[in-house]
Amino acid sequence: MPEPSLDPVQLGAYFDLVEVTSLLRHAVEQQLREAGDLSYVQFQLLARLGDSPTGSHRMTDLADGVVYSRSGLTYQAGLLEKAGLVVRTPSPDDERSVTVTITDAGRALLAKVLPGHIEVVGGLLFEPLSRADVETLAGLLAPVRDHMRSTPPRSAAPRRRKGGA
Amino acid sequence: MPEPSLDPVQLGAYFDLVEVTSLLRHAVEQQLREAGDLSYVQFQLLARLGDSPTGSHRMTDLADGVVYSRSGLTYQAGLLEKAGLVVRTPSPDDERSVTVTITDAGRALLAKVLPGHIEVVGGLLFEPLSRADVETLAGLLAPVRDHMRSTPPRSAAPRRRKGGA
DNA sequence: TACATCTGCTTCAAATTCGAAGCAAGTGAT
DNA sequence: ATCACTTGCTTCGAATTTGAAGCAGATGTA
Repeated sequence: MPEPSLDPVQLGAYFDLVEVTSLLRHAVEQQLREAGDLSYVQFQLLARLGDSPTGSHRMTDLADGVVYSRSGLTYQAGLLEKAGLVVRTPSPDDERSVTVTITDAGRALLAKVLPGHIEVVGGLLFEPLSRADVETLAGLLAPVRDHMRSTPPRSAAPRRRKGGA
Repeated sequence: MPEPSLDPVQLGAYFDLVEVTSLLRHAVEQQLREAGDLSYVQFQLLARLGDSPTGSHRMTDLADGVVYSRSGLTYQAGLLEKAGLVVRTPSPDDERSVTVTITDAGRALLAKVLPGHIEVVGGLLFEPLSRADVETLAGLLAPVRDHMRSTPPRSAAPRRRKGGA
């Protein structure tokens, strides 16, 4: 078994990826704070809800979508609810499940914050990229995303079903 | 002035970027925790120090490099020092400045953790990418990184030099 | 039906994070 | 030399985040 390693190009790509998203996130966070007093996580949650055809999602789906701990989501959902941006209701199908729904106020805030958000992302991330570049980038990231989503969270022993080999 | 906006391709690239790094970070965090009881931030700090020719950096440079608040860095540097992985010494040139240096123990831990780290990154991020893909990706990210680094932190009024227009 | 197990969410305590305030050392102008 | 301002780091309190533990509703099997 050879030592795992990354060649310089991979390493560079990896570092740049981390750095770029850190910087981007920082800038976005700032803008969201100023424009609507929202944290990035809160914005992501609202955006997801706003994108949904029904305007709502289950807690778990939200947590998974945003890559967030469940308890953290409970906390944030509480904040958003207190601020009147979302509502939590028991799910009809499943008594355990909680459905989170964005309110009109939530949509309004989202609309208020979005232009600035888009401006920051456009100016920071897409400024130095041509149209073709962006398409290339998107074409590269999509498979990676799918791969990551399909790969079991822990590389630790993807245990075989029941009566394994 | 037209409403700022992102076309669907840009939006997709942006979302994928955020999602990919979130998932990657999650996986890496897990590995680092198990392999060496290190947080991602701590690993980044050690890695930066290990990369330096002198094995050391000033606090501020570390904070900027990792995109981290100063107070947060003070906290983490304290933890790392308590664990014997780094040493803090007053800087010779500037009495205010503190130089952080990685210790042998720090290097040892870094070496212990690195293979697994590389394995995770390779398996998760680079698995679905060909050699050429990675080069393309690196070629796209580098300009973005440079652009972000050179753009003033706050888009808020990049005030003109002194006797502005 | 009764039991074991799983799921979905919340509560809890502990760790981390940030920004504001504070302090000491540098820098520059008078 | 002195004053005003900047820089580099730390301390402090408040907010956020997380994993473990707990609780109640579902699900599958006998």
